[in-house]
Amino acid sequence: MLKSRAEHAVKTRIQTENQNLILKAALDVFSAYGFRGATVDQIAAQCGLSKPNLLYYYRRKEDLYVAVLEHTLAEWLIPLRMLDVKNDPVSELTRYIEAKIDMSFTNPAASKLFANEILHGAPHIGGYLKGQLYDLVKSKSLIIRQWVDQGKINAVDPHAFIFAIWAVTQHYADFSAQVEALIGPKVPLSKIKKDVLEILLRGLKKI
Amino acid sequence: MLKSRAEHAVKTRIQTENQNLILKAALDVFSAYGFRGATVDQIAAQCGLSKPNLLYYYRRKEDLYVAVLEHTLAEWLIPLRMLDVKNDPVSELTRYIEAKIDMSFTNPAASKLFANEILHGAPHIGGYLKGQLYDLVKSKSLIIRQWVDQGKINAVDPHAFIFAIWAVTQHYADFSAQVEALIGPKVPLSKIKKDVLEILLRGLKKI
DNA sequence: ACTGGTCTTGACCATTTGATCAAGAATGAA
DNA sequence: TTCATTCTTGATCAAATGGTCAAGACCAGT
Repeated sequence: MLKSRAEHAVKTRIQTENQNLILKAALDVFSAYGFRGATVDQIAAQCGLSKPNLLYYYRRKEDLYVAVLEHTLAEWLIPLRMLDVKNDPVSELTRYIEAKIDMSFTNPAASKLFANEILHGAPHIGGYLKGQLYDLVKSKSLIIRQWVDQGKINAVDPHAFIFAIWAVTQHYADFSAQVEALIGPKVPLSKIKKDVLEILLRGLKKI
Repeated sequence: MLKSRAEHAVKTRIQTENQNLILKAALDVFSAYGFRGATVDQIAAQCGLSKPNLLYYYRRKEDLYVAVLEHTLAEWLIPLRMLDVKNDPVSELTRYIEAKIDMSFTNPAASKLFANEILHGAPHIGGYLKGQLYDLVKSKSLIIRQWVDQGKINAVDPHAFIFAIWAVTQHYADFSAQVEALIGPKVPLSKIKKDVLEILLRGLKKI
């Protein structure tokens, strides 16, 4: 079964359709209940497939989980990758922070999925953290350091600042239950962007 | 069984001892694996009791979970409660932020327990969020607003700022796996405090 | 229409796990 | 010591759940 993929690396129409269905449903369910809390039945039901049928595409629950993680990881880092040392620091960081806030509101499930995974010690993406992500963050830290050295922004520890950006922006996705309990669900995105940008960037701008 | 508690509200020596054992073990296990991921066997093993014996003190897994949550909630908010409008804003906020960072490093399990609970929609403490916590945050927001109105700090949205403090400080506990993968485990607490304080407070200080 | 491969599923299995219970051991007040 | 209460546990249960399998349905190229 699925031989063709190994042999000619060809996906049938049905494979593509169903795998997309499954990945989407799995993201929802895994992000809402965590790896252990999610059940294969639940995911199968959510995308209208039978459990054995789902397990025909992903033989083990863990395979599906890893597939969802990897499928979501790439796009999650696009905005950080775009951070460019040649441009103006404040507008670059503004763009990055706004992009992160947008992502938290458009795809909170992705944020929650990672949050859950890392919260539990990143058992499935530990290698990715120490590899790909480490390199990316290292290079982007260098950019921030250069901006500081060039006197374009006030001194700041690059890693601490990146963590702060992640923490604050993803807070609105990961802890939406708390945020909504405290300020209600109808605070406009534009206001949140403005407030977060002020808090994170005002201290960096040169007088 | 446990009649005396209902009748004269008296705990025996053994009850106090074992309940403390259980709560401590349960905090560790629940925070590491989440409610669903933790097993009663695991908690029982961790505190050296048999499973039926543990269930003698907390009849259902969920009872134990709620007990752990409530037991940890109170102390978690003490530093915020102490925020006092009569003192200097910067030193008050410095004290609060430092206290939160200290807590994240002394008791990361507590932070992770809440993070996990809220991440999954706060099914067990939703009422607490909309009640106790809502009132507390409302009153403390007012304090920050007063400081702004009195011209003691630059303008900031109080709720957004409180969220930022929570997000950044708890990030070091909740996402320690990621933090350690990116900056290593041996960054001194004092440096982290200094960096976080700069990022969060520099923008608030009047020139 | 034929046919080889792909897709689907009902039935089923083994394990995990939350919870129960009866019976016995330990405790501590009188 | 006595004895009612409290504490402990081995054995066991029922439900949930990840995963298997054989048999059949469906699909697409010829």
